[in-house]
Amino acid sequence: MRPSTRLPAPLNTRDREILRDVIYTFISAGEPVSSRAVAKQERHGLSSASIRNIMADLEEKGYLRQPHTSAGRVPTTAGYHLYIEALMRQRAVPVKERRYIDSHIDAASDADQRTAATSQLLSELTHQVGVVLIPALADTVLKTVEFVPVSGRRVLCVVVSSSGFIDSKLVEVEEPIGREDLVRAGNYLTETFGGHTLRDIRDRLLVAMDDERAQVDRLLALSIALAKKSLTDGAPELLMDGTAELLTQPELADLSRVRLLFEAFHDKARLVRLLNQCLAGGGVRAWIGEDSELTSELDFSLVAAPYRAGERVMGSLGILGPSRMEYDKVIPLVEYLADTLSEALARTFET
Amino acid sequence: MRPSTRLPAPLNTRDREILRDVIYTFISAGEPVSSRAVAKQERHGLSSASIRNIMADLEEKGYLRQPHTSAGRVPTTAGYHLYIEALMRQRAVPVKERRYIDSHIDAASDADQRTAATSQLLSELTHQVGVVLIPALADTVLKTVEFVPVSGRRVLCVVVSSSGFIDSKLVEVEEPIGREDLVRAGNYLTETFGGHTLRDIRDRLLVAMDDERAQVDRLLALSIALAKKSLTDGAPELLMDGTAELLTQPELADLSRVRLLFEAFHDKARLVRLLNQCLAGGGVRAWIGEDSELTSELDFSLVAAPYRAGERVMGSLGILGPSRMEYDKVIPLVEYLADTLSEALARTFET
DNA sequence: GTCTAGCAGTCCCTCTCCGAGAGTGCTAGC
DNA sequence: GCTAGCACTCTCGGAGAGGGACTGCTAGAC
Repeated sequence: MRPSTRLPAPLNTRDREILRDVIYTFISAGEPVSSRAVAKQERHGLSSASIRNIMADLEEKGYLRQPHTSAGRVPTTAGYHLYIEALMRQRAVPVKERRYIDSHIDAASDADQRTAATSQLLSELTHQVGVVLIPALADTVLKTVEFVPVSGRRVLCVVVSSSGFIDSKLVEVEEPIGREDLVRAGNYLTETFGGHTLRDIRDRLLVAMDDERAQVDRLLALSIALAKKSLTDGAPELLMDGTAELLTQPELADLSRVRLLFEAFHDKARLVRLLNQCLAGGGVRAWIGEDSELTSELDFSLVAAPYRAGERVMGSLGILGPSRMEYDKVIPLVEYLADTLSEALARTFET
Repeated sequence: MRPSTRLPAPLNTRDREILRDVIYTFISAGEPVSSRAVAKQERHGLSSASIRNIMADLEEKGYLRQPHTSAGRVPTTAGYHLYIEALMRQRAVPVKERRYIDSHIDAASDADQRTAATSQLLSELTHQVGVVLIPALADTVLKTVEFVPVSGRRVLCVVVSSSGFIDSKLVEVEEPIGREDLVRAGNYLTETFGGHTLRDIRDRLLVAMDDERAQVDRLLALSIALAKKSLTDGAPELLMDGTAELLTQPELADLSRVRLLFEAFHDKARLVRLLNQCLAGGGVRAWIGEDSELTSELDFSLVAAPYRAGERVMGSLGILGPSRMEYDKVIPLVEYLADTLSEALARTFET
């Protein structure tokens, strides 16, 4: 979780408590934390002068820094990571929020609606940007494929993945095909290739085309031709909600930062790359400040986790906001949403 | 095109030319136009003092105003309307842009892709926000409806409208239905109701349910039940592209305006209402500044036009940006895109 | 040794002031 | 009817001063 190569300097209990207080206070208040502010909490029974000494040590060790000489302290990336890993107390998602989440995700009937709801929930509950990475259709497992004649040479191809993603596409064929042939072609493809990813299927199709039978069996040839046209893979899709929410954050007080932010969003490729990195790891992961190109420019953080459909990892989801975010709430929330979405996707075709 | 009730004061040719120059210069440069700037163009052979007199007249008549005493002049809403109606010279969409537009819209195979492309093109070519209002499914004309069994009690319902909009929805039925019954139900509905809007169909279904035959004919009852579940109407959809583009506009120099802007976008209902007003009228229409609630807060303008599929008006499309926009380019562009999209939608099922 | 009171020093932020610049309206004269 | 010239107004940006918030350091208390 902590890409920094520097070894963290050891801290005694008191130092850790002070560090936790400083970071917690900074996250709540949004302003550099002064020694006096920490002393006033009276939890440690120390004067501001003593706190000052400790804070100077913590700065030396790389966990805090000063925006300018006569200012309070602010966490560094290393500070945040230590806070997340060892100092903060996670706050479980409240029952009320959980119910809200469950009801919204259950109300959706297919995977597209579910992922859309997830992205909205992420943004709504954190007041930050919610992101959900949806796998390219090519990486989903085929459940059904169906061809429907629409008019003359137009055929509608409907692909349903086993996790509930539905994609339809109008294709144009060389000559009109009868409804029954289309149904048979759909059945053939569903039976032959159901349970495989579209990527696999594409590879197998190449083999099937060379098959001797394909030269003689009209239906087989037709099926292959249709599949070739319709099972092309798209790019992975990125849902993003709540970009407007961010404007209420005080860290975006000046316009040049807002511009930077929107440029960062425009370049979705970078965000997709980060979210892809997330697929490999197990649980929630946080990129803070300098950890990544995307987050460093703006002093932002990305907290993300992978979600599954059954055993298969599908994509990842998370939130993007200022580094100063309530990690103690946000991390459990991202975790909960990843679990809830995973379960919903696994359940899609139960009935 | 001009909702103002005030009678426009009559202007002689020279006044109109000066007004046109002032507005044109303001649109290009973005700063209040001084008498000296107009005089320097030497088109009128007048000194800045004379121009000053004329500009003072134009202000009195309500076409120009001064941001403050010692500043140049800026157009009023009335000024812009006069400019659009009578003063500016429209600049036809360049052949290169037209080719670009045609190729992008032709590349899309269904109506959703076409409207999405249109919205992107609007934003890309004007560097402002492109909007496309897509009719509620209920207002589209049914071409085909098809039911596909997916698993157990889940049935996928695919509706294709005659203009090429495709909507699919997973519905859960009480007990598993055989594939053949589903196909027959789809055929029955397509044959009975094809050519009608979904809104009509819903009304007719109510009648059909009371039909005596429905009590005996199993297939008929099944069709009606399926249709009831799947032909529910959604809300009209609003596509919006290029909100980030706007941040590059100098009129959004201060953050409070940016916030207002994003709040305005958030409240899509208002925008939908304006775009709906556009459906009735024939061609391009412009709302400027105080013309509407939406545009007045921010000193923005909306330039929009309806688009059709065949004879039927489908929705509207346009661009949203600062009142200071290049109407001479933008209006022909919106017109061209409305025509191009209309033609494409009419052509969808030609083959 | 550890902690703290007190103090000097640093830096930021805000307010005010002032001058430069741009543009206007008005007047007198061509 | 047009224009040169002038006084006036308003904005904008920079300089400078004062106040406030912290810190680091030192010397002394426990």
